[in-house]
Amino acid sequence: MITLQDIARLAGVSHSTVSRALAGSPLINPDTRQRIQLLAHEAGYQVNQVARNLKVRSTCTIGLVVPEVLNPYYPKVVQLVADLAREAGYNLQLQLSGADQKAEATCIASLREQRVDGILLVTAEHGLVARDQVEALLASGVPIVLMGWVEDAEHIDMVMGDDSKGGSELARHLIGIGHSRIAILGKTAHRGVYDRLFGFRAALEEAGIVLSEDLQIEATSDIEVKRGVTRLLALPAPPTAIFAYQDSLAALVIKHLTDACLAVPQEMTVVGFDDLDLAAYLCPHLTTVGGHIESHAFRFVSLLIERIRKASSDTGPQHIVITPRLVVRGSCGPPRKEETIGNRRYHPNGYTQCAPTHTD
Amino acid sequence: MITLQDIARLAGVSHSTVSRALAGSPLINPDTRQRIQLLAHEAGYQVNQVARNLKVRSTCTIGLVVPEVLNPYYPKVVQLVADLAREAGYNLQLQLSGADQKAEATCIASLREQRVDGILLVTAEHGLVARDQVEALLASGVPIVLMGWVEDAEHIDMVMGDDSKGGSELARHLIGIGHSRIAILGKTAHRGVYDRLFGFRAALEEAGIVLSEDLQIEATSDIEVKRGVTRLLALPAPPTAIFAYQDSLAALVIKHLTDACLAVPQEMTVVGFDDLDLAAYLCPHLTTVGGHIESHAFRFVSLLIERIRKASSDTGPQHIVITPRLVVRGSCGPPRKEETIGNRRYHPNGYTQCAPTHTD
DNA sequence: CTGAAAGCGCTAACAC
DNA sequence: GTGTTAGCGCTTTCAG
Repeated sequence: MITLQDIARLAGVSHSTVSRALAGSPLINPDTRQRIQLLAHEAGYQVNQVARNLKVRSTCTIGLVVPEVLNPYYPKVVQLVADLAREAGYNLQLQLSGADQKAEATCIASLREQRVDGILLVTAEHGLVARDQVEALLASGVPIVLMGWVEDAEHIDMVMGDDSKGGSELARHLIGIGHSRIAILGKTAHRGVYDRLFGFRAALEEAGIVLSEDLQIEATSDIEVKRGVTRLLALPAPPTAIFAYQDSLAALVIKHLTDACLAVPQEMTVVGFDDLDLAAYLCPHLTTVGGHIESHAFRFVSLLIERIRKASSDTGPQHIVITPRLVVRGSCGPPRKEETIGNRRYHPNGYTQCAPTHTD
Repeated sequence: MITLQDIARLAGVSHSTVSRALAGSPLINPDTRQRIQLLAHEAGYQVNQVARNLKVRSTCTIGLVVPEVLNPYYPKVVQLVADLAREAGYNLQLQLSGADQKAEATCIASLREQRVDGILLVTAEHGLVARDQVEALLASGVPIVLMGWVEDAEHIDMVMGDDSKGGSELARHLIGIGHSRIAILGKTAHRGVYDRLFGFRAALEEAGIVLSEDLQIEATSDIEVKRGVTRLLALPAPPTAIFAYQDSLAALVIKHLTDACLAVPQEMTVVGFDDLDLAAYLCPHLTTVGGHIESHAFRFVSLLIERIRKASSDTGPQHIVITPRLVVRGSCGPPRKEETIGNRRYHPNGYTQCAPTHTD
């Protein structure tokens, strides 16, 4: 690996001159600079960033921690963050903390050892798992910003959606088109999900609708969703609508409803939350709440970079709240009238038997 | 930021003793070690990896370059690679080269400056865009392995699927269930796509089926797919099956067919390629060719790490080929008999008008 | 404008 | 066992 010294020898100057030339320093003879740059290029010289980083005490890289990248929500933020970071001249160190978040602390510790300039943490859990690590980070002056609302973290920068508001809008929409027996499905532990559910319930209550135990399904995996849907359909009074806390779950709900030969939205309304690209692929297209991931990501990295640039002038912790909007698509309609679901035959794999038929 | 020196002072020993203690060196008094480790922990000491890296001339980091992370194929490889890398004790530097791949060279150069121990490159294009960079990398002894088949790169390690074989299996399956007017849709420039198409065509030819110009649609974006599907349906003799080169495109095809009130697979068979998780979500579930992404990723990082560990003993360039398998699901069926598509009314947003109806 | 020198924080001979 | 010393490759005063 060729070093500054090497090309200094080639050029017959000192290594500090080369350093200046390559850094485009103004206090250097333009001719020398030109000559050195050419020489360095020809020799295939590449700065050793690790040496440089050690000297300048900055790595120009930001660490991004996301739980995983299989749930389509996260890739979207990874992509946006990566693009923004690159644009701002930062490299990206990606850490996947794992679904159970046990590894969150390790991720942060590792990022810290690498001396990243700042950390973006998307936590999957409602609470901050690696609290100690984050506090230590803060104490040592490394900027960190959280994505999604986190409990007891008022002193930490974060950007989040007003999920509560989104949830209540969604509920009002369903109520508006006539639903009153509405099931909810998902798992509260997940990111921001607590709030959306809170808003949803609040709106129901406001309308005098009770959410019985029967209608609350806890599910995250494909198989759990399947069981949940089956159980809902088997109820004496099945719901006319299902609210899945996340689009990815809504997709599964629709899949299992279709497999069970139920038409969405004619026989069952399904709504989600997040407005993933996925929501527009589904058939029918999913009614959901748009999280404005773009805005989130933008504020997310802007805030971090701002913190990095002027680590001194602290304006106090920022809590940026982004208002989501309701996106009405084909997956919701008025409740069906007849109460026949409970009596119908259930075809686990019956989608081929009851796919759309056209007799025009 | 607290350094080795700091805790050396605290412990009243030299900094090298501290280094040894923390590294768990055998040639140190167990008591001292214990004492120092405790002290370091209490002081919240974290090694400065950038200093360490400079000294040991290795970063324990691998660079992963993927075009983007929105197409669900890539997140899957990112996740697998990240997990494997972590397991092997490597950090991950993620670089998104962008769809147009113009940035591929920049990504590699950046990774090289960072002195990553090795690079995993998933190229989106059929050819190697950043050829010069890769050659330079190779010349300077930094291991790199390519994912997906790349032209004129016999001297570079790579792992790829036998897409040609997958393509022909797919074609034979379609032929076997009676199709002969088959359309293809996608864009050849994309990763590995050339081969799958090659195999597909070869199998058609073998069966004496001609693929007319009409039936070949070039499309990547949603809108292009829509136009393509519309054009196919408007043909005097529309196809009875559509092969989309990638599952993500197949998803769009199904969406637009459904929007156009066509039942899959009753009125149109659709098949894809990749076997993304997505394929199982779609309704109907997509027949596709499984790329064994898991195996790919495993060999991908194993090979790289092997190269990193013993950079000397080169066994010559490795080309690992993984055989895909056909996954038959609900999206394909026998060709419909009547030739009515051309005459039917086309409802651009008509999915609600013709969603499944059940009159049992 | 350019060179000499110091040192970022760490590891690894080499002494003792 | 432990301390001393010499760098890893770079930036950046400080002199000239």
